Amino acid sequence: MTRESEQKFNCEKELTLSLIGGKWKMIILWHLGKEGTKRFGELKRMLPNITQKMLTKQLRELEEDKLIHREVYPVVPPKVEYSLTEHGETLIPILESMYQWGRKYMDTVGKEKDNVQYSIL
Amino acid sequence: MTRESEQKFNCEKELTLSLIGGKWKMIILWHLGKEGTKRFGELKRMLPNITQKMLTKQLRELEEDKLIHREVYPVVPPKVEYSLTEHGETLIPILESMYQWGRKYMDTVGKEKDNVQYSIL
DNA sequence: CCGCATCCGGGGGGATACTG
DNA sequence: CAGTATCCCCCCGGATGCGG
Repeated sequence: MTRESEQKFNCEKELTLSLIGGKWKMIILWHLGKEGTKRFGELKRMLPNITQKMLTKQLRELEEDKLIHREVYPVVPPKVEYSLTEHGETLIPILESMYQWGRKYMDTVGKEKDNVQYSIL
Repeated sequence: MTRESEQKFNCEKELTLSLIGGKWKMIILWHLGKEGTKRFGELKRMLPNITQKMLTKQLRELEEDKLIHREVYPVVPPKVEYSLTEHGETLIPILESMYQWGRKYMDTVGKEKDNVQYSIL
């Protein structure tokens, strides 16, 4: 996997970006941060447009990067719960900042630019 | 251009991410934030591994998104200066947070993971 | 000095179907 | 319920060569 090893960054913030840069990673972290532990199916229902494959992939990468914890219960039917690690928790304030900044940006710059429509689903 | 219009986001933080997510955008903003106005050639020298094409592309996108200002002087040889806009300035604290977080992450998690080598150039 | 044009590859991400 | 397994597309980003 190219995510492993061999990573070259110009700066530590690029390392940070690489961990949250996946298409669905920020929202996943966000939900786990705001609402606590969630099962796989719950997350899937919260992210209506995600495929199972992508959800699995993003979760596995977040787990590998120690940002979330994966708890498997050996029962039938399967039950798997996801929650933030302490490292994941420390990321929430940054996501919060990005959220606030994005809102502000939409209000101001968004209206200055022509033919640009930002849609929040 | 697909960056134009038709953008769909699940959340405002994804909008933010889309603006700084380019491979070189954060370092460019960082340098302009810390050291003020820079010429094209100066930026290129600061980012040793970037190609002219990429530098131009990233700068144009940042300009289009109103994060940086591009000032062209009609002289020979050409002279072009780049600087942060007010919107760009407001992004610096977030980059600072990401920098600090990345440092911390390397110190702690980095050592827990096997076969992972983060290189800061 | 600053930029554009062209060609090209690699991987992130999507759709769909199948399984313990 | 919570995943694999395939197939495929798009576009970011790199290399190289011209041009005003």
